[in-house]
Amino acid sequence: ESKDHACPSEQCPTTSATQTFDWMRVKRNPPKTAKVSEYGVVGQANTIRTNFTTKQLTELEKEFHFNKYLTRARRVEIAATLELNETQVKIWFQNRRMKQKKREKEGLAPAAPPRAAK
Amino acid sequence: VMILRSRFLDARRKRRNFSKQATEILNEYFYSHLSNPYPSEEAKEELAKKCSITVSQVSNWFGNKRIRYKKNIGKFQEEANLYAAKTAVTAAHAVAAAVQNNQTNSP
DNA sequence: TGTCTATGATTGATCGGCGG
DNA sequence: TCCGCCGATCAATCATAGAC
Repeated sequence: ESKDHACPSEQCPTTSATQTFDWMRVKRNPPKTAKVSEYGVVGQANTIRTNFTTKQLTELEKEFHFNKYLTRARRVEIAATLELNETQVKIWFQNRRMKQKKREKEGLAPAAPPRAAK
Repeated sequence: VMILRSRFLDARRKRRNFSKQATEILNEYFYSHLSNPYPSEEAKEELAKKCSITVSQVSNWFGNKRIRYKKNIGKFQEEANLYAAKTAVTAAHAVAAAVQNNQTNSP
């Protein structure tokens, strides 16, 4: 549970607990969504978040209702159809499943405390 | 722009700010665990109950808080000191203090 | 009433761990 | 050793509530 760490030496009476802990330095690597156009590498330093179109999202959503999980073949097919990477399709399904799970949990608990007695 | 914000009817539209006391509770936890502001699932559930919000909302709050805090530490300096003073001691500090006492006062 | 800022929610993508 | 999934998180952005 509580596994605190990194506490070099604290002796700042004036500036209290305002140090720079490790979590504040965490930096995620930029997306490697290298878009590979027909011709070789159009190495676009895609360091930006892809914005799926409504059409793509609609198709993905439709597919999700059909199957919560994708087969390799289906993934390739969908990626080609929607012009996305297989990875993007894979990740989309993963996130979609998590979203589904979250919704199911949210819509069945915060309702009302059954046996709360008094 | 014409890219009709398709989900222009996201659920995020009608947003509700948390109650003053809920924010108070969340901030107290955040600043008293500034060295590692990552509440466990159990801790989140407890916070959610105390704040009368969902666990997901607690997660969102901490996620936003951590990102925004490290993005501009200076902007939160005042708030940090406020809660640091308001909060007695963290478990970590308590342990550290205990260790310190043990070393100075041989039992 | 019209900005500008604070803040809750959403989401494509990353990180670390696990199992096959 | 590689791959997919899970759970948690990051980070950027959306849209609104609140401050002024």
